[in-house]
Amino acid sequence: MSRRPIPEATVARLPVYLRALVDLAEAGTTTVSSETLAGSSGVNSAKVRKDLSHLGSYGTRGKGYDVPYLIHQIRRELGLTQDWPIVIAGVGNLGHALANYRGFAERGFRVVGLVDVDPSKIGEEVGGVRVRHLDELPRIVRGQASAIGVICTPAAVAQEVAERMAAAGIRSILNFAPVTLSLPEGVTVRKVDLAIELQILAFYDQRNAALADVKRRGRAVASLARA
Amino acid sequence: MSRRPIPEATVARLPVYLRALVDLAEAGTTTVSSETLAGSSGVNSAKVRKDLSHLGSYGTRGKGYDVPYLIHQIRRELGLTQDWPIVIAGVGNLGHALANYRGFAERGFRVVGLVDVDPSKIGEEVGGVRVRHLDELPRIVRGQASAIGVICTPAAVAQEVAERMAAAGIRSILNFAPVTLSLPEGVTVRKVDLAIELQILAFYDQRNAALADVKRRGRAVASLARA
DNA sequence: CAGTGTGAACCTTTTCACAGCA
DNA sequence: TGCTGTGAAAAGGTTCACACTG
Repeated sequence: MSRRPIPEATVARLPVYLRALVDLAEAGTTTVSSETLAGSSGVNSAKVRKDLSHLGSYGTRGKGYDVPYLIHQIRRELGLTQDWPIVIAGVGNLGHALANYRGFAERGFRVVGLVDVDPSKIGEEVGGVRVRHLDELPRIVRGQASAIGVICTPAAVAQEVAERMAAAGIRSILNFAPVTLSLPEGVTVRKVDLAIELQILAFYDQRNAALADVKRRGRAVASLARA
Repeated sequence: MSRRPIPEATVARLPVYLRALVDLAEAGTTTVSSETLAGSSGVNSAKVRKDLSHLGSYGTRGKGYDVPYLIHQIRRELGLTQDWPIVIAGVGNLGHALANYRGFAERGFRVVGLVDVDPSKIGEEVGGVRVRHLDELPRIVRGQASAIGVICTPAAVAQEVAERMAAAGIRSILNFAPVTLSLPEGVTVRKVDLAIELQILAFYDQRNAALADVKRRGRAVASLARA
């Protein structure tokens, strides 16, 4: 066991282990080895052991890890022992989808606010929450003690919305708009850009196709040589 | 300039630079320094220069980079010189949102297929594309030479859908379902788990709150000491 | 004896700092 | 003079391999 801080790379994987562990627990498994957990998390076992060692020595040599106990420890470390209220700005296609996403509720997040500026959307109810005007953000954040904001607005207004979130007391933002936000330090931003994910895939797809091509040619040359 | 392979970390950032460069170009900027590009990409300038050096020496000392030329080079490197056809499986909230997402078209991706198994969805038109049955996947992939698949199904069926995609000839998959997929090598998978992104944010939010708390106490002690 | 926990080796990525060019 | 391109140093992350234990 080593005392904090937990490496960033580990923090990013703990939720993956947690997801796998919850699935195992639901299937009735009570004990799991690093090898098995690695398999269902898409990493290797050394990484699992090193990652978990940052939380403490929660495994049993010769046996593995106790599933419910490990779930509890990871939840505690991630701060998921109670629900986090979140606010979503921008109720377009994506905001709509997220507001309706059942996975959030199941995994520790509750949508407590939905804001937009389009008068035709305000008042509408999405996923059990009424859409309110962006101007009401401070009131919503204060009332619900919401710390996390999600931006699903068009790129052009994302920076302004982010600033208003920060001013309203939001300390952490998940940004789906395709722009880089700049915010005063003290506000943490993570970004998810769906087109960028596809672009990265496209790069490797293209490269693998080129590699496969070289191999094919290699084989062709080899069989010519044999002939 | 160094000859290939381009580091993974760099590949993941090139699309971010590209996005910033396109914005700059639209604003009429023709030349940009690593410092400025770094600012609008949320990284530091040394990283920008090192990253771009992997593509070749496309900058001018004392001046910076030519925006349109750099856009062209990055697009070429990423394989974005023509559109990529993509297929989306699962037309629920998220699949719906993605099928309608205009950002894909603007950034090199065209949704050519939409599949589901729910009879009430099949035949429906979403974002200009008719939803077809999952069984038609091989035909769609072949007909459109689609290489990239996007999974927006419930977690429970994602593995099966992924296997059918692979069998149909899809070589790259973007997975939004909250499970780890295991696929034969030769198929590349990237995952986006929306709840995990929030969990990571929650961790840092919690930690920063604890830190701020320590600071506050520190100040309180200091002011007591002064008194 | 199966499987954890962990130093040590290795590899990747970031940052520094500056020579060299337009 | 201003800014790129890049070696070299530092930091961070992964993998190895094995002592140790339940």
